[in-house]
Amino acid sequence: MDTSVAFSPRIERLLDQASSVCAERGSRLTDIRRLVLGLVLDRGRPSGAYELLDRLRENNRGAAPPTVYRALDFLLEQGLVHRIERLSAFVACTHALEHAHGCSDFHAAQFLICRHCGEVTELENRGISHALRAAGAEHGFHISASTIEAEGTCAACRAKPAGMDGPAESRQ
Amino acid sequence: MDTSVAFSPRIERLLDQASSVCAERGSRLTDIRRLVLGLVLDRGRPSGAYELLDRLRENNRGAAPPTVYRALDFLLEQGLVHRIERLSAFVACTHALEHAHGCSDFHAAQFLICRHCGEVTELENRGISHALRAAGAEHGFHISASTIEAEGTCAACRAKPAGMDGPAESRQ
DNA sequence: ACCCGTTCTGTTATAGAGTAACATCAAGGT
DNA sequence: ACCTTGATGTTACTCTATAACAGAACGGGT
Repeated sequence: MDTSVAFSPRIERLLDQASSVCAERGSRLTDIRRLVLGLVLDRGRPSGAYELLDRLRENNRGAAPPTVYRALDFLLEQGLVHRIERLSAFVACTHALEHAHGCSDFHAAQFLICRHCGEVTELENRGISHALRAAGAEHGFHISASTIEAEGTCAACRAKPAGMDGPAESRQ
Repeated sequence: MDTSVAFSPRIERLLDQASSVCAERGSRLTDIRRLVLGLVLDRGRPSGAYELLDRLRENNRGAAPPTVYRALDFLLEQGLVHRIERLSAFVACTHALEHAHGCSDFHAAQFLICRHCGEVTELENRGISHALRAAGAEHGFHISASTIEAEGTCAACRAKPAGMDGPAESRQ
């Protein structure tokens, strides 16, 4: 496998941080995992697994679906990426590397998905998570993971309504 | 197509109600759509599209993937079923037929998915929906649809922790 | 250095989810 | 009769995801 892939300095820095975070936890950010995380960060938008696979193959000819899915599973466990259910796609966690501690604890995020430009914004609103947790508890339900996603129009796309000029994969 | 399929009296009653609701709205609950809704109700748990297709074929030999997906799309539009994103599966809406009006307006529901027995409980907590809407608005984001799902352990399965006796498709 | 268990990766094959595109059919309206 | 609209039939595909097993690489203990 070609290990010499270079992302932008900013991303390389994030990858180094991610690597440290993993090491502290006793897990390893191997070359493949690092590369996949780099690709997700580099894209900056939701990435489909097979889209990542295609780009992965540029550096790792033998890559197959399990290669990507294993890497993604690891990154999800480490809280370094999130899966957007409504898109069957993956985004880098905005908060995992800001907070030194990572996202290993109960990290309940919310996602705002813009239909027009495809951008995804990650929120960390404790109120929403707690409200859901409380609503579950009322029914005797114990929540261990949750998915909270909203689809609509972001501020930028509302400002230029007919523009259709943003990079939109999923325009309808 | 064999139209003589009979579900339980309770389900047939629900189907008749659904049929009326559709008629009032100027849409039609055709035989196929009625059958698919019946199968979803009959199952009582999240149903995969191809699982529905298999059962659909027992009565409708020519059924193909588009047959089911078209029926499901219609039922989703009418608010008669919901899609559970975390499971890529469909459940009947608990509230659509209770309230005579159906779910055509902004119907923001939350789902509690039990990992052990596979049961899905539908909530209608306005507080959670509003909190999400408000959080979006703070970022200038206008929400038009949302997904709120929680995975964990239901009250019944917490009572019998080691039992493993419930019908669990997705036991891990 | 060696062995050994664990973890990671390679590889093949397949299951499951969803849609595109076009043909056909049925029901109502004029 | 004709035409429009909505619903279904049919074929073929793309995308998403996992099972199962083989092999390689790593890390710890002796």
